[in-house]
Amino acid sequence: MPFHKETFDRIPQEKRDHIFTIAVSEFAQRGYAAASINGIARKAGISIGSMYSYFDSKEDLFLAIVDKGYELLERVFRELSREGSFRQQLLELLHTALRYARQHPDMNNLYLGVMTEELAPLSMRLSSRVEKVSVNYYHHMLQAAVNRGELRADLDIPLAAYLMDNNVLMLQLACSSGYHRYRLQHFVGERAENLEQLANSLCDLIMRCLQ
Amino acid sequence: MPFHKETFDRIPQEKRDHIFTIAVSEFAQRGYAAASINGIARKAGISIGSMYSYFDSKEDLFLAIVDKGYELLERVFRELSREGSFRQQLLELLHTALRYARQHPDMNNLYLGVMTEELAPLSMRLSSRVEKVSVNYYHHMLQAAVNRGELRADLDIPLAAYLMDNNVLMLQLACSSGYHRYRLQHFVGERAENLEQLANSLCDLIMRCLQ
Amino acid sequence: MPFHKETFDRIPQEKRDHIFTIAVSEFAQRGYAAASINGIARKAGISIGSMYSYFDSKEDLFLAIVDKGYELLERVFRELSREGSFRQQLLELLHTALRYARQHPDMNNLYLGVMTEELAPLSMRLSSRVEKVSVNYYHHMLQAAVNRGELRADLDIPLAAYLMDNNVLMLQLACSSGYHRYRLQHFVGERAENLEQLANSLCDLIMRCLQ
Amino acid sequence: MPFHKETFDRIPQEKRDHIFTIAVSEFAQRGYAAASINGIARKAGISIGSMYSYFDSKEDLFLAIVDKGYELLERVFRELSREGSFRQQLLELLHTALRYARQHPDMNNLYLGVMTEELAPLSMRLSSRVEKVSVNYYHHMLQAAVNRGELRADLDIPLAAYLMDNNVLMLQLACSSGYHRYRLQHFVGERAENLEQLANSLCDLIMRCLQ
DNA sequence: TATGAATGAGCCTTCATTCAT
DNA sequence: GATGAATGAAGGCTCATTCAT
Repeated sequence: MPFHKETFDRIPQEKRDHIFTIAVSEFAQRGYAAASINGIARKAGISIGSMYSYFDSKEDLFLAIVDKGYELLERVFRELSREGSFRQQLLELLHTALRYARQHPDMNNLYLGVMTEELAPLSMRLSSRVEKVSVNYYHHMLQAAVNRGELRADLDIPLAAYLMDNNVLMLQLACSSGYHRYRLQHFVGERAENLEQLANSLCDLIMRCLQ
Repeated sequence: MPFHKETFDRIPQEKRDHIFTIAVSEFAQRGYAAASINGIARKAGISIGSMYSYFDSKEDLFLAIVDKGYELLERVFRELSREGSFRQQLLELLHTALRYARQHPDMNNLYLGVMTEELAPLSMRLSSRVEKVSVNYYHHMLQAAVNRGELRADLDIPLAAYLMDNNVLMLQLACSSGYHRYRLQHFVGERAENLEQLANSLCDLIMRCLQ
Repeated sequence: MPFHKETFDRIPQEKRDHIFTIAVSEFAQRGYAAASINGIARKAGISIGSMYSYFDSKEDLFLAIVDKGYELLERVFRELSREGSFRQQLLELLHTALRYARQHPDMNNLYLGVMTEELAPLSMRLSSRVEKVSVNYYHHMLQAAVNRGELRADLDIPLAAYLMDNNVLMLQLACSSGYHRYRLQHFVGERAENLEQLANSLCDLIMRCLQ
Repeated sequence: MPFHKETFDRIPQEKRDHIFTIAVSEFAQRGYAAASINGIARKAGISIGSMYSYFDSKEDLFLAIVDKGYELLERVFRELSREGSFRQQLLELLHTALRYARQHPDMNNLYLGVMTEELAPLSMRLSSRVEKVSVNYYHHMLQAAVNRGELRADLDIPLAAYLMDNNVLMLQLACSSGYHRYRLQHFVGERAENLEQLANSLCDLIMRCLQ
């Protein structure tokens, strides 16, 4: 079930983290195909042989780190507050997304690769943990707000969730990805330099759809 | 200025299109790094040498097809109606995006690769033609609607344009990309099977932000 | 017998010379293997097809230009004065060699390639015209000087000729070849900057062996 | 500083020598451009991958073997006797050169390539170790002989060294290189078959310049 | 368990040569 | 005769993976 071998569980946490950090950076910056296991091993200061004693293949190493990223993302979602007004929750979500992207830019960019058709065969080996968690989060958050009368009763909740996530995702990517930052600039000019402020405005705009 | 060599201009249109089709398909499905010029040449039924007499390098071939895709997208944008109510225009935009994605699924998926950090160095060689055209299109469309009183006067036009494009883009990608279709399904379930209908609902939702 | 095809005889002298000049330059600077016929054709402003209508192969083109160089060298030898003292003749030889090397540096460097084992199979297709002419020249010059009593009677003429040619050749190469210039500098320092003066000194030194 | 990778240091001396021998032979016989790493690896009985784990590139492999040749040549120079009459020393030099050329004909021919303009860019990465050693050797040998009164006091030592080396070099090359043997034959006929004897005569001739 | 040398398929690219127009 | 598109063998080099130590 896990993508790493048992040997990997037996090495110090610190070493595990180091390997992951290097691997995330390589995969995120070079892409799956162009990243090299040998290069990751070298940069991580371990031998190729060890690498293959931790992971069966390049594919597994990749899936292991994506999975680890999913775990992290899940935790982030779970730690989001379930209280306060809907607007407050949405604001928290947006700012948390930005904070996550700033703290883990490589991990964030890794998803750009996962979204690619190239990695579709790999993605199929991943559980849809994050999607389930996030969709759930959105649905509950919206439903609760409707119930509280904060949002209109006839709101198309699934679609609203989708719209919200689309915009959160794009803002988050603008933090770490050259292309998405560039795209955002084309739309909002120098306002792209202050993503937190932009998040506030985006919150206002999104709220309108929902009320 | 163009990414192909003059020789490429001199071969029959049909052959050019054939090569492009094959190349788009390979790059879209395998990604830039994993796609191989030799494979493209073989599948296109031409020799490697010919390939290199049309394009200086793998990089140029890639840029040539992305550029061609941009050209197509630009034309699509330019052919969009500038008349009718804002809602009608937004609906047309969404349905046109879906039609484009259905007609050119590989080309559409190619952009997933372009958005990647891996290809940032390549993207820099591309002009931002599409971004400029699309941003312009959105801004004018929104401003005109505000002027006509269809949208509220205090609308944050740049951000609204960004939000609109985000959602159009994601819907469009759900058409062609395995991952994005899958993601959409998580949000809206079986409604993902009728994207046209979903586009209508999305239009309604988006309209609300703006009015 | 000639290394070019009849077609080559039928084009204007000027064009022939142009092709030769470009080819000599390419072969001299890149070496036989690394020089490319396509590149030569392009730089010469003629089509590859024409190139192959003038010469059967890369090998023949190379041999044709080397042969042309031999012809030139032969003419140079034949134009050398047969009169004056031996010292005068040797001086003239040295200075003529320098003049030739300065006027045709690429052609001069071409011989560095011909001397190589790599081109031994090609060299075998060349007549030993130059060797014959030059050896003859040296022998006669020396014999005549011995007969005139300018050089000692027991001189080992063949070996003296060899010694003379060795040194003329090396000085000549120091004119055009980076390596040989550099080697000369190691021996004589900044005197390498005035090869004509050096030739005079070399003449004095050589004379001593012979008298 | 060295042109090989550390991995190369760790394999058995025997294997290292074998690889060098094959590589020297290929480069000497085909020339730098035409020699192929794949071919060398195949003939040496090792994989291409191994070759590239020993040397970073074709260029480095070439430089490594040339450098090794320089090292050998340096040792040869250093082992030459500093005693005996000048004539004896010159004789020893000539015969040592012949012995070296007979023992390492491919290595000897390698220098024909190094002298070429084609390899000028590569040569620049080589130190001028040999040149320095040999020039030093000649200068000291000559100066000492002048001091001892064996050679005339007004001898142009640098130029004399150059003249000596020119002739030693050409004789040495006549041992291993087809072209230079052939050239020598043109000058001295069948005497070219006994290079040792010719060396003796050449010694006599050279001595004359210097006394 | 850790190491890293070894392997070889496969990639991008070049270029001598051919041949239809 | 001139052109230049087409060909494909071959070369330099990379890298996922294996395995002996």
